[in-house]
Amino acid sequence: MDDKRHMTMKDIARELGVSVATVSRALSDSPSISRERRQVIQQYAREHNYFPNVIAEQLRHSRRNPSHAIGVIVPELVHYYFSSILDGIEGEASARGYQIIVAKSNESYEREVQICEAMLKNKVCGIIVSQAKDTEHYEHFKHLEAAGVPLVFYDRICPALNASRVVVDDYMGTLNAVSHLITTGCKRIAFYGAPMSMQIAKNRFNGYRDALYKYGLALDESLVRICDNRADAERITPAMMRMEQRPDAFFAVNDETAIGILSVVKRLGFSVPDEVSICGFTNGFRATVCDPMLTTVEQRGTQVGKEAADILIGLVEGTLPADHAEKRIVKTRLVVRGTTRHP
Amino acid sequence: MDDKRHMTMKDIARELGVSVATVSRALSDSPSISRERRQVIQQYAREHNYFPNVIAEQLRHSRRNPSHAIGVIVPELVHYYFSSILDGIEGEASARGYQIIVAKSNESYEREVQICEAMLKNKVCGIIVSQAKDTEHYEHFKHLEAAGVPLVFYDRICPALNASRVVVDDYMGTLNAVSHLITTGCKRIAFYGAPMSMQIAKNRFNGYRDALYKYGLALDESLVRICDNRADAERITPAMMRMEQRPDAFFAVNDETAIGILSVVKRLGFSVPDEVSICGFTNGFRATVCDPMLTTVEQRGTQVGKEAADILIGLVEGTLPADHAEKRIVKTRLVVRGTTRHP
DNA sequence: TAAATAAATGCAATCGTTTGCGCAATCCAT
DNA sequence: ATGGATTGCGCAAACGATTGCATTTATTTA
Repeated sequence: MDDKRHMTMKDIARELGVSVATVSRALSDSPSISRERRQVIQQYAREHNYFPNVIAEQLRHSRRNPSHAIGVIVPELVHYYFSSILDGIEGEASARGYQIIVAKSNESYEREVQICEAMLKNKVCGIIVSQAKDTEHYEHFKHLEAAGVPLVFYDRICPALNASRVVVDDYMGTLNAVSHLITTGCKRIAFYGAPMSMQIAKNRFNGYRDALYKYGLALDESLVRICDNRADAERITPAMMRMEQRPDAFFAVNDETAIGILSVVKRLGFSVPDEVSICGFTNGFRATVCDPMLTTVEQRGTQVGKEAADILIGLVEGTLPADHAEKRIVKTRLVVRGTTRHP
Repeated sequence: MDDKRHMTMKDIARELGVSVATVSRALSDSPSISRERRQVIQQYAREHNYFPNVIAEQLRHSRRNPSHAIGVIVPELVHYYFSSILDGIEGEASARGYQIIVAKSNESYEREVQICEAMLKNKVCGIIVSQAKDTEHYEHFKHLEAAGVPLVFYDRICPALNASRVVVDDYMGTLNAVSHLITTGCKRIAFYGAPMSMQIAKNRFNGYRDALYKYGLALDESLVRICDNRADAERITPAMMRMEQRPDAFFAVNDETAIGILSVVKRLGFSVPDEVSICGFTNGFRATVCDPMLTTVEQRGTQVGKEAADILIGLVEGTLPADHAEKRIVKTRLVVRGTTRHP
C-alpha cells in the first residue's frame, strides 16, 4: 500500500495468509476464531495502526444501522444563544460518539429546505433544528420523518408537527422576572416583546400578564410594545419615557433590546436602577458589559443543546420509542445584577 | 422497497427492465445510452425522487476522490471571534457544496488528538484548525498530512509545521491603533498583552513598540503587562492608575480585557476618554454595549473563516498545489468609538 | 453476401466490511 | 472403527454505485 492509502483488512489478510473474513472476525473478537490467531491479527492491526473504513462500514450497515452524524441547523451562528446551544449539542454528541454537521439557515425557508435535503443525502442519523423565521410549509420536515430521520426542535418550534422539542420555560422565567420588578417596588412595567406570531413571544407575554395579575397590577396596553432589537428599542423608548405616566421599569424579550433601553434611559438622564429598572432575557455576553450590569433571565442555551442531543440520540438508539414526541422544558434562572433594585 | 428505505438504482433497473449499469449511465447522461432510454430513466428517477447514496458513491471513489466534508476544530464555541470564523467557513463551504463537521477542543491537547483521529476515520477531505493552548506535540497533525488530509490553520498557528494558514494582521492592526492613541494626544500608553509564547502576542507587542518608536515615544516597561482577560484586568488596573505617572491610555489584546479596564477606570472616577483612552481588539458584541462604546480593532473573523475555507477547498480540489503552504493575512480595521478621543 | 463498423446494453469486478453457510479437521463417545 | 459434535476457517454474497470490457444487434461498406 502506498502512503496515501490507508491499510485495509485485505492488506492484513494478505500479509498474514488468512482470509479477509477471518480478519474481520478476529478484530471483532469473535470466539469462532482461535484465541492465538485472534491475538496475532489484533496485534498486527494494532502495530500497523489499522482502523476500519467508516464509509465501508456504513454502507454495509446502511440497511439496519444509522450513521453517527447529527445534523444541526441554526438560524444564525454569530449569536450568543445559538452558540451556547451548539456548545451543548457538541458536548453531548462528542461524549456519546457522534459528530455534528452544522449548517446555517440564515432565517431563510429556501435555505432550510436545501439543508434538509443535503443532510438527508449525507445520511445524518437525525436533525436538531430551530425553524427559520419565514418557514410556513413543513413538507421538508415531513419528508425527513417519512425517511426515518428523527427531528428535534429547539427555540423555534414547528407548530404543525408533533415532534420532539426542547424549549426554555419562557412563561415562568418572565413571571419570575416581572415579579422581581414588582417586589422591588416597580409599578408601571413596560413590556417589549417579539411579534406574537412566535410562540415564545406569547409565552413571555403571558408570564408578564400573570405576574401583574398576581400582584393586583392592571395591564396597561400602552406599556406593551413589539420590539426585539436594539435599534427599535432606541427609537421607541424616548417616547415611552416622555409619557405622562412614564414606566418605572422595562422587561425586554432579550438582552440586546434591554441594552438599547438602558442606553436611552441613561442618556435621558434617568438613574438606573433608582428611577428606572430594566430586566432582559438571555444572560449573554452583553449582560456583564453594560453599566450597570444587566439583571436578566438566564436562558441556559447549553442545557437546551444538551437535552436536544440527548433526545435525538435516544431516538436514534432506540432508548426512546421512535414514534414518541419527547418534550422537555429547561428551567430558567433569574440573575439579579445592577439594573434592578435589591429587595 | 419499504417506506423506511430509500430507492436505489437497483429498484429503478428492476422496474424498467434494464441493468443497473444502464441506469447509472443514463443518470449521468452518458451518450452511450440511447436518447429515449436515457429520458425514460431520468424521468422515472425524477418522479420517484431518486437520489444517489452518497455513502456508496464515496466508497466507490475513495481511491481517487475526497469527500465533501470539512472538519473544523475550534478551541471554544461560545466566543465571538470563533463564532465569526465558523460563520465564515460555513458560508464559503456551503456555497461550494461542502459540509462542515464541527468539534470543540476545549483548549485540550488530548481532545485535539482524539478529534483529529475521529475526523480522519470519518474521512473528512481536510481540516481547518486553531491549535489548543496546551498543544506542544504535533504528531497528530503530521499524521493527517501524511494521510493526505490537508490542514489549514487559523488564529493559533502550529509553528513546527509549514502548513497553510490565515492570520489577521496583528502587527499593523496594533500599530494603527496605538498610532491613533498617540495622535489623539496620549503619551503614556499601557499595553495589556497575552503571554509571549503565543505568536499573536508577539506581533501585537511589536506593533505597539513600533508605533511608540515611530512617534518618538519611549517604551516604558512598567506600562507593559501580561493580561488577557477581564478578571485580571480588574485586578491589576487599580495599581496602574495609582502609579506616580499614571497611563493616559490603554491598549488591550482583546475587548474583554478592555472592558475590564474601562470598568475599573470609571469606578476610580476618571473620565473616558477625556482623562483616559482605551482601545481593544476584536470588535465583538461587547464593543457596542459598554458605555462609552469601545474603540477597537476589528478582527474580521468571518473573513478569516472564508479565506481558510477557500484555501482548504483549493487544496482539496487541486486548484492549489497540494504541497504548497498558502499563507494569507487578513487586514484589520480600526473602529473608532467613544473610548478614544477624536483627532 | 460477407465482413467490418458503429451503437446500445449487459456482465462482472471494484471500493472495504460483514456475515450466513458450508467444508474440513479434530474430538469424544459408543 | 464409526458416527455425531465441535472447532476453526474460507467462500461468496451482500451494501449501492461506477466502469472497463464483452456482447448483442443494427448499420454500413466492399
